[in-house]
Amino acid sequence: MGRRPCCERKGLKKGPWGPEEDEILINYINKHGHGSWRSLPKLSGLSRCGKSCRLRWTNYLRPDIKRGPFTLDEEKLVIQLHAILGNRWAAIASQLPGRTDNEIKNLWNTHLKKRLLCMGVDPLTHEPFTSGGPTTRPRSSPATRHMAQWESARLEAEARLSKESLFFISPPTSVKPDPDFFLRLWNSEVGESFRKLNGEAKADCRSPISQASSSTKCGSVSGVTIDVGPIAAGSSTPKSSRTEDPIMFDASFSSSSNESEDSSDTALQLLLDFPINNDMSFLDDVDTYATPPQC
DNA sequence: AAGATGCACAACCGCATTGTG
DNA sequence: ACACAATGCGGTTGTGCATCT
Repeated sequence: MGRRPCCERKGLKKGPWGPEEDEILINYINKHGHGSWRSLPKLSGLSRCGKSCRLRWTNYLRPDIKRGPFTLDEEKLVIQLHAILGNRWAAIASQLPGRTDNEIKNLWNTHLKKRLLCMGVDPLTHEPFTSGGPTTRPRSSPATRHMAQWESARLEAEARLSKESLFFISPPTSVKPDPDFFLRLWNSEVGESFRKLNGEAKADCRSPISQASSSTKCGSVSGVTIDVGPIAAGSSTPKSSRTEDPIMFDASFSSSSNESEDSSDTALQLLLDFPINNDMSFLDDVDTYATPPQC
C-alpha cells in the first residue's frame, strides 16, 4: 500500500497553533484564497502541513464561525439531526450555520451523549433503554426499521430527482448525493405531500423528525426550523464538494410539483407509514435536562 | 498549597471519496 | 478504465484549565 503520510516534510510543526501562525494563515487566505491546501503552507511560509492549515481554517479561523456555547435550541436540533443522520457531523453542521462539524462532534461526545444516557436514552438508537440496557435492544426496532425505510424512500426520490434535474436545473450539471438531501426532501414536495395527506388525517403537520416533539409546528423541530434556505441559496460556507453544489429546491423543484406529487408512490407510502408515536418523545424532556443531572 | 482527576476543546490520524490526467 | 493526488470526514488523542481531595 505505502500510503504517503500527509506531511512528508520533516520538521513540520504540530500541536496548537500560535497567534502568529493564525495571522499568517488568515492574511494569506484573505489575500489569495486557500487554493490548494497542499501548497498553501509552502506559499504562505507556514511550517504546517496543508491538512493542518485546512483544519485550523475551517474549524477556527473562518470568519463565519459562530463561537460561544450552544443554545438549547441548537442542542435539540443536533440531537434530532443525529437521530436521523447518525454520526454524519458534517451533514449535521450544515444545518447549524456557523457551527463546525468538529464543534458538534465535541458537543455530542462531551455533553449530549451523556445527557441522553442520563435520561435513559440510548445515544445510538435514540430510543429509551429497555430494562436490559442499551446492548440488549434489538437493532431492528420499529423506529429503526422506519429509518431504513426513510432512507430507501430518500434514495428512490433522489434517483428520480436526479433524473428530473436534467430538465429543471440549469446548467445541467449532474446532481450528486447530498448529505442534506434527506432534510431537503422533507421540506420538498414529497414532504409537503406527506404533510398534507397526513395532516388531513391527523390535523397535524409534523415531520417524522418533529413528530418527536409533541409541541412542534410545521417545518420546525422543537421550535427550531430546519431552514434549507442557506443551502438552497448557496450561502453555506464552503464545504466539501459533496455538500456544496446544492440542488435548487425552492423554485425549480417546486415548479415540478406535478412530477413530485406523484413521485414514487412507494416513497410516499413510506413517508405516510412513519409511526406517529415513535420513541423520540424524550426530546420533550431535553429542556428539563439543560442542566445535566448527576448520574 | 499541591497533586489528582475530570472535562472541554483543538488538533491529529487514517480511511473514504472525489478529481484529474 | 485506471492510477494517483488532493481533499473531506469521522474517530481518537493530546493539552490546558477547572475542580476536587
